Amino acid sequence: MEEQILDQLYADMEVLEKENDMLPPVKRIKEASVPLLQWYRRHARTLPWRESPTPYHVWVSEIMLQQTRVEAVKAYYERFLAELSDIQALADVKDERLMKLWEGLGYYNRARNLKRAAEEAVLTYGGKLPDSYEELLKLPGIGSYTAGAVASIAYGIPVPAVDGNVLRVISRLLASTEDILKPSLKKKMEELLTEAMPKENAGDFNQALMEIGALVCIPNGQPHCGECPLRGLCLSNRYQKTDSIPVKTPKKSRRVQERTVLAVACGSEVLIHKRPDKGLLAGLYELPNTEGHLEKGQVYAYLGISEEDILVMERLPEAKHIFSHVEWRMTGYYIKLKEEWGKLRDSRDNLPGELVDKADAESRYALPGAFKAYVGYLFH
DNA sequence: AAGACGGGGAT
DNA sequence: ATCCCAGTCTT
Repeated sequence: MEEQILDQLYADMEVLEKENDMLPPVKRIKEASVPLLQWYRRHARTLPWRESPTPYHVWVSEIMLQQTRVEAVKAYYERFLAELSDIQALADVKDERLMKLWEGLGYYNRARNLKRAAEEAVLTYGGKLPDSYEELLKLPGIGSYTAGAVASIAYGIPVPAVDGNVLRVISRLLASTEDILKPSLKKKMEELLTEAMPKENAGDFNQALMEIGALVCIPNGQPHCGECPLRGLCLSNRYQKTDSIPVKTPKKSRRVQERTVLAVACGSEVLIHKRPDKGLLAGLYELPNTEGHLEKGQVYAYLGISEEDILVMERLPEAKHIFSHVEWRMTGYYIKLKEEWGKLRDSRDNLPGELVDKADAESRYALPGAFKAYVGYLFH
């Protein structure tokens, strides 16, 4: 008798599991949205940009959050908003000040595009951000993710915001083995979510997916499936595939470049150089540097000086800086020029950069971290 | 489709 | 040392 009951129970469970397995993706996401939103209401972090989610606030935060961790963004966001509290202020900010506010955050084109978009908002949209996904998408620096995030969070428009978190969470939920680095997969995901997402709570739904990706369905270590509200619906959890999903093709290794960095002082001044406004670290300042590991003689030639112009010259230790796509292996020289030499206009003009007051160099100009190992010799 | 574009924290 | 982050733009 008892055995029969158990058999029936197992049979029922099997049917239920099979039904669960057969659930089409759209329905699976729709079912997941209920416990997901419930979970989000309890676990949403308190974040500065959530206090008053105006379009401007959401926009600035989303740009800063591109490829950047929440913890890193917080302080930058507060300082940025304190100084540039509305779109007009952003449109009016001096480029140099803008870069200083962004210094250390990386991907500096984000800041330039932010200002460009603000100028366009002032010019074309009456000083406000446009209120449709399509119009947002036209602004510089706003791609499908950011347009979706601003549209849904600030305006309540039911469009998805697919970032790395969402790609990972949904891929696991559906046990999809497609490569999430492929643009085509992201597009499919956006179409799927457009159909499956709740039309009423779009902003919360999008944020909930990202939040659960950041806190539970995490990228590197083991996901915390035990505390996941979606574990009953998650096919990767059921088939123990969270180790292999999401699938990502390995990326190419970065190239290595040798460079020589020069810490040049002359009296109370130091030598800095403005980088071109395209390419790596565009528009930021740097210590003069050039490709290759230079000997002393090559350094004189590079600086356009001769040996008798120099008061002190010493070799500095090697240093390394890693960007995402290139690695700099640097060597350096500290050079103190004779003060009287620095007073000659001709000699100053031939330098690869400009001599500026030491105190100014630190407070006014954005000097990226790549030169950290060598700026110390100049300023301290 | 592939590469450029930063910096830092976790493993 | 490697991964990867609330991605976008250019080639």
